[in-house]
Amino acid sequence: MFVTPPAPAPARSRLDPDARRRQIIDAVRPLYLARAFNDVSTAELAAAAGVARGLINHYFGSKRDLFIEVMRSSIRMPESELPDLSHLPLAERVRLTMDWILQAAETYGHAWVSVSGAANLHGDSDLQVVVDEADDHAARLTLDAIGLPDDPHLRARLRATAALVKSVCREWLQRETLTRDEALELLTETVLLFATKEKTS
Amino acid sequence: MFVTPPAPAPARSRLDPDARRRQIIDAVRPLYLARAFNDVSTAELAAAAGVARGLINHYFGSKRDLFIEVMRSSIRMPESELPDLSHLPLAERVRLTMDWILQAAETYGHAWVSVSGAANLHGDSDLQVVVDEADDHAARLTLDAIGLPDDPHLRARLRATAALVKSVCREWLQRETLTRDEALELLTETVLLFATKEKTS
DNA sequence: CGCGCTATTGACACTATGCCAATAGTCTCG
DNA sequence: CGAGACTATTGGCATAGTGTCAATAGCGCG
Repeated sequence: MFVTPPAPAPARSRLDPDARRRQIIDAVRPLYLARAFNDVSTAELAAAAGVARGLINHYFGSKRDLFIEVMRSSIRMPESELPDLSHLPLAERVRLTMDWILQAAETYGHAWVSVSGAANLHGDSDLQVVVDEADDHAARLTLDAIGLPDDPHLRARLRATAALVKSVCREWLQRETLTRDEALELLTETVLLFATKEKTS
Repeated sequence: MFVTPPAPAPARSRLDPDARRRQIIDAVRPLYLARAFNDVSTAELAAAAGVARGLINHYFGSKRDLFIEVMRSSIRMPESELPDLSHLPLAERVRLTMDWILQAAETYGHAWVSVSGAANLHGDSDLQVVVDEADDHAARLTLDAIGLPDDPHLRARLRATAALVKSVCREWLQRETLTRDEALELLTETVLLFATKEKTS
């Protein structure tokens, strides 16, 4: 009953500020992925990180700012490790890229896919900025994988499809109302449509 | 200085519970459309509705429950007043329906469009349920307007496009990275794609 | 080995939320 | 027409949570 507390962090040590920031974010992440923002108290967060409550405010300003930081580092789509597709026809490149995304959603779990636009959900949330960042990042990655130039307009179009990708993944993985093949098919067609920039009709 | 208080509601009167509920929701809505959930205190909400703070908890249980209720009644896509399109070809029906949605987004403002899937944004939010409801409702409305049967599978596909619609509207209205024509074109094509249920390739 | 720098802490003040018993409208019935 | 009852509404209480700040203590350097 009085065994040594099995804390992974030995005790409270003095860390380099950067390291501490990262450590807190990492320690806190699972809490926020599992429960809602308001349902987790600063006390819990601090406990999970093994630090005093005050330290969280010291490093992040407010509880919300920490939350934002956690999200930022959680929802970023992982860098592509796609093989070179440049020799394939466009349609095939898109299909393989979409397939890769579905794969990632399936294995890595819910990370990027599970957080879609909270838009002006309530006020112009600072969180919206983070989600937008992530979508923009995903759009850039996609364009790169497909092998299309990265001009602002095309990026805007691809960014719009990010929401669709997440939405389709939710129907597929969570609600199970779509099959994987169907999801792949739909996304491929749509992204192809959005990526093909027609010059005035 | 001691003129009669210009309150629209004369003073504190005893209202029918249902009426009171509605009145509070309506009085509070603008606050939540303008600012974030955490940035509005119960005190403010009560003040805006002209009631005692306690009454909010009495009727809605918690501040969050009121918030949910406000959202539910705000993001529901208005019932269609579309003329009969049944004599037109499918593609044309879809186009006109999308046009009507864009119209609504432009004039009625941000209501439905501005609130997209907060997904598992933080935990499986109760708010997610409401957003899903709204998307499902929109999907049903769309299917009806287009004149397609309302089977579960088709509805799932249409529901997925709801996220895209919002996303595209954001790019068009807020970021102004897409033109209205472009948005219309893209959405029409995509919804057409999703609505056309191919039987195995 | 002692000193200083600064990461870290713990306590304090304040706000906000939810609860509950007391209050006061409104309606009904004698 | 007045008294009583029912219940919508209030105001104050208890509690929890957040952010601030001066005090503390780890760690490197001379």
